[in-house]
Amino acid sequence: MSDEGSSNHKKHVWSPSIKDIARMAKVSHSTVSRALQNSPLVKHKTGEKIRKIARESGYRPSAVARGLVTRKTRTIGLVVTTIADPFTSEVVSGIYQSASERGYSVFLADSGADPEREERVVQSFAEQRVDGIVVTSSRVGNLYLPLLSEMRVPILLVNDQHPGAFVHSVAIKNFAGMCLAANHLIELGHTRIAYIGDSSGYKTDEERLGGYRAAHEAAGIPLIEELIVRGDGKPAQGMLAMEKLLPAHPTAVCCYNDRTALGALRAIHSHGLRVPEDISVVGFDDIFLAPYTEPPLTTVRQPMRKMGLLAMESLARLMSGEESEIRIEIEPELVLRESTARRTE
Amino acid sequence: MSDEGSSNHKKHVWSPSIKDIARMAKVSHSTVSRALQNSPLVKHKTGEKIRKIARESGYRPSAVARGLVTRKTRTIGLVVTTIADPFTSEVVSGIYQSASERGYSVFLADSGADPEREERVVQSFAEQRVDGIVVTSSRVGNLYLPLLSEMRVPILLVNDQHPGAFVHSVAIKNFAGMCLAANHLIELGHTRIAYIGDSSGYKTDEERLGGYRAAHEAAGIPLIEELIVRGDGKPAQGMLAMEKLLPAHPTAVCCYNDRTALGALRAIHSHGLRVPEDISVVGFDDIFLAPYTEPPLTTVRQPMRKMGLLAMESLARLMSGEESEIRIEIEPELVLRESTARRTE
DNA sequence: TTGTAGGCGTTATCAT
DNA sequence: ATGATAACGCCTACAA
Repeated sequence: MSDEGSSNHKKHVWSPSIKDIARMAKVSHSTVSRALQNSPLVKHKTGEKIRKIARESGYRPSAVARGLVTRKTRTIGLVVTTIADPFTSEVVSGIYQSASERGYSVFLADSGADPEREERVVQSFAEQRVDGIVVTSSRVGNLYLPLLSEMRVPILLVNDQHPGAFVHSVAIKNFAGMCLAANHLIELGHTRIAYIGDSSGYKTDEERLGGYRAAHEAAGIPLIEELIVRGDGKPAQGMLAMEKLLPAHPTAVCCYNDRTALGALRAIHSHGLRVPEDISVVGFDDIFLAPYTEPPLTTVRQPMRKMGLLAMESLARLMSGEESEIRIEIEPELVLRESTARRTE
Repeated sequence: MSDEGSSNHKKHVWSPSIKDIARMAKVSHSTVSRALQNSPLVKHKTGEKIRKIARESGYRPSAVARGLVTRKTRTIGLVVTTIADPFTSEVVSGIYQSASERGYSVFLADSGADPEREERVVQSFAEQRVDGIVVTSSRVGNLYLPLLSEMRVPILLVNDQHPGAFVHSVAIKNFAGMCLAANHLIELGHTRIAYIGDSSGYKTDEERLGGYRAAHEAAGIPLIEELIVRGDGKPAQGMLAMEKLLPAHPTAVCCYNDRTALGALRAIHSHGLRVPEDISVVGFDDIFLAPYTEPPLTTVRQPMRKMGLLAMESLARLMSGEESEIRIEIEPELVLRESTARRTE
């Protein structure tokens, strides 16, 4: 067969290289390279011809070869504690969209909140030579952040859970957000307001609890310690927590997030109580299901998608050499629906 | 400064290469390469010494350089129509876990069901030289699958929505699943059972509707066309669809998925009707919130995580050269909760 | 057991 | 406007 002469003899997976195209177009590979980048240095006609051949031969530039020489992979690493969480996936969606618009590919890594897996994630990102990293809801910040920083690429944290925040970040104002929630309840006349936190939420939980406390203090309402409990941010624990709370007769409850609220709602209903008539419930996040709970959930909204967009935009700035520290704080917003009401009895 | 001699003079982001280590260890770079791969060809002591130096100098092998020479990137591309969907993100979680265990990195791409973006996704995966691709819930299969196949890497489809399925796949048995749901309702004495489909679900919707129809036929229950409507798989449309359905007085409803059911529940409740006393509801998927709806949702379970695991396992087989066609069909399972009841009136 | 040499597919810097 | 030539960091014969 005379189909030969290619510089690439591999049996199956074959894609033409710049050199193959050069041969077909009877020019040097440098000219091909230039033509493919639409360099003004190549004669228009030659350029057209080369691009035509490239197109017809199904040429695809190799990002890996390019990355090797340019030392920029146009790739980012994205670490999440778990992708199977509506909050996270919404943020990821925003990040991806922005990354894609800027020509970045994104490596996804789901740490499952497991330190050992997180270790591997870092390894792999380092080896892939990503240009930047976004970490959402990191719980173990200081565990691997030193490793990350050793890579010398910009790192941006979204809603970091670790105290002593690390360089660049985009984060919701947790304190203000929970203040909003608690104040709303207080204005409705509630004085026995419970709080269901997230024991794995570290700083985030602390800040939200802080907002809850501050709202009470500002209103001169005494804190009742037995009304402060913790779950793990998931519905099952939210339900359990609410069940433990019931004997203490709260008339309202602030939840760490909507998923916790979901569990709380279930517990309340299964005990034959009504929301909001017997107990008011407020969540945090405003994930997609919030308007569809029974009753629709009043909650503190985080603009998740926008936070993702912002995160990627900031990371892009950092990757293009910007030196200044980025620390964006997002304003939360209380979304009133039907799970809260004036205290009756 | 005499800190020089490195083969890498770049100002900022620097990480030692195999050659730098070779110099420090006073051996050739090939020996270093071998030592780092724990080749038995290198003397134990030399190997130890080299690895120690590598460790201490913070050496990280470059996946991009390695990929260039080996022509294997140990990378897969993962295309989803939208990551912000509990079904998808659960599948993705499974895929990631399995990929990570096998030493693969994963590129995530969210097409947003937009053909133009999907086009870009393919481009980028091709350029990144991924070793394999997983596509979940593709709606526009034939639009870009030819492009994909041109890349000559294995492609695996999870729950493909496109008729005329494409090579390798892992998919739930939609027909059987919806049969399960409809039969359950029929056994409970219902005869006016509605179906809320997904107009963007193509084959999937067709198959599920087929199951619904078959169950009716098998039971000799006439189909009532006005009870068959469509949403788009999201709660808002599910709610609208249910509202349209109400005047036709169904006593039960099969939903395309749980998110649709969520909307349906809302519509039913907001019209002062009760579930399951007035209307029984069954969903599909069994996403995390299904046990926490009001009342807890009876639904057809897809083992999402397992499907992801299976998908990646299959892809791995294909990537390691297996030729046989993979076509895995997953058995659905009806999960009984509290949203269905015997027909009363 | 180790070293030498070549090449993977690009970009980039020289010449011409 | 184009062509040589040399990296980029790694792997892998082939030699020694």
